[in-house]
Amino acid sequence: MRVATWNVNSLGARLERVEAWLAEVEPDVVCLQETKLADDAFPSLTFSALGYESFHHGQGRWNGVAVLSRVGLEAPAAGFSPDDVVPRDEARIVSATCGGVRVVSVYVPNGRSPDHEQYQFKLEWLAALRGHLDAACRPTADLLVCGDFNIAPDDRDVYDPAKFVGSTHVTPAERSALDGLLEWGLVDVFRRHHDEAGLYSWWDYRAGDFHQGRGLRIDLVLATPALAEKAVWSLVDRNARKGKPTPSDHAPVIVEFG
DNA sequence: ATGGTAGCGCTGCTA
Repeated sequence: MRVATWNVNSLGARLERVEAWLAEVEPDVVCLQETKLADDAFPSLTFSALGYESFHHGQGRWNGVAVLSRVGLEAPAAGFSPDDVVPRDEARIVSATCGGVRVVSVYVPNGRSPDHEQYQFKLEWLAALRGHLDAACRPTADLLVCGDFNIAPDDRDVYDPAKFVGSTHVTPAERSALDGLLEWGLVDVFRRHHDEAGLYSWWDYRAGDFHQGRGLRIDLVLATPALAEKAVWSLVDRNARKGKPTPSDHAPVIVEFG
C-alpha cells in the first residue's frame, strides 16, 4: 500500500497539479492538509473519477483536511472524538479506515512564535491529539497519523539550526509533544530509511528558499510499530514542488508499505 | 534586510 501526505496550501488553487500527481504517483491513500475549502466545495467527483473515495473536513477559508483512498474508505470521522478535550473547533483532523489501516490526516497549528497565543494553542492541540490516541487508538493496531506537524523533529530537519533557536517548530516543548506521540507507540517512518540531514518537506515561499535549499522537514508519516516494520521505502517528492505554475510550499511525503 | 511570497478575497490575516 502506497501512502502519501501533502499539505497542498489550497486545494482550489492546486487541484490540477494534484490530479496530475495522482496519475503519476498512483498512491493508494493520500492525506491532504490545508485544503482551504468548505465541505460543499470539495471536489469529490473529480477524485472519484480518478478512482478515489474521499472524505473531507473543512471550514472554508483556512485549514481543511481530507483522506483519499482507492483501497476502500470506511468509518470516516471529522475532528476529534466527542469525549476528547479539544482546545478550539478547527478543521485540523480527519480519520478513515483504508485497506484495513486506520488513517489520520492532521494539520497541527503553526504556532507563529513561542510568545504568541497561537503557540499555546499549538501545544494544547498536540495534547488533544495525544489524548485522542489514548482514547480512540491502540499501538498494537495498524494506525497511520500523517500530516503537517509544524514541528521539525530534530536539527537534521532544519536548514540552519542556529538561526531557528527560539523559533516555533523547534522548541523543546514542541519536540517533547511530538516525542509523546512517538512514546505512545508511533514511528517516524521516513527516518527508518534516511539518516541524513537536509531532506526537507517545506520551504518558505519567500526569498527563494526552495531553490536555495533552505527548508524544514515538518511533514511526517507516523505508523504504529508493526506497520512501520512493513515500510519498504519512503521519500519526499520534490518534483511536486518544482516548476510552474504555482507549487505548494510543501512537497508530498510518500511511503510504500509492503 | 523585523525583509521576502502565496492564498483568500478585497482588507488584512495566515502561513
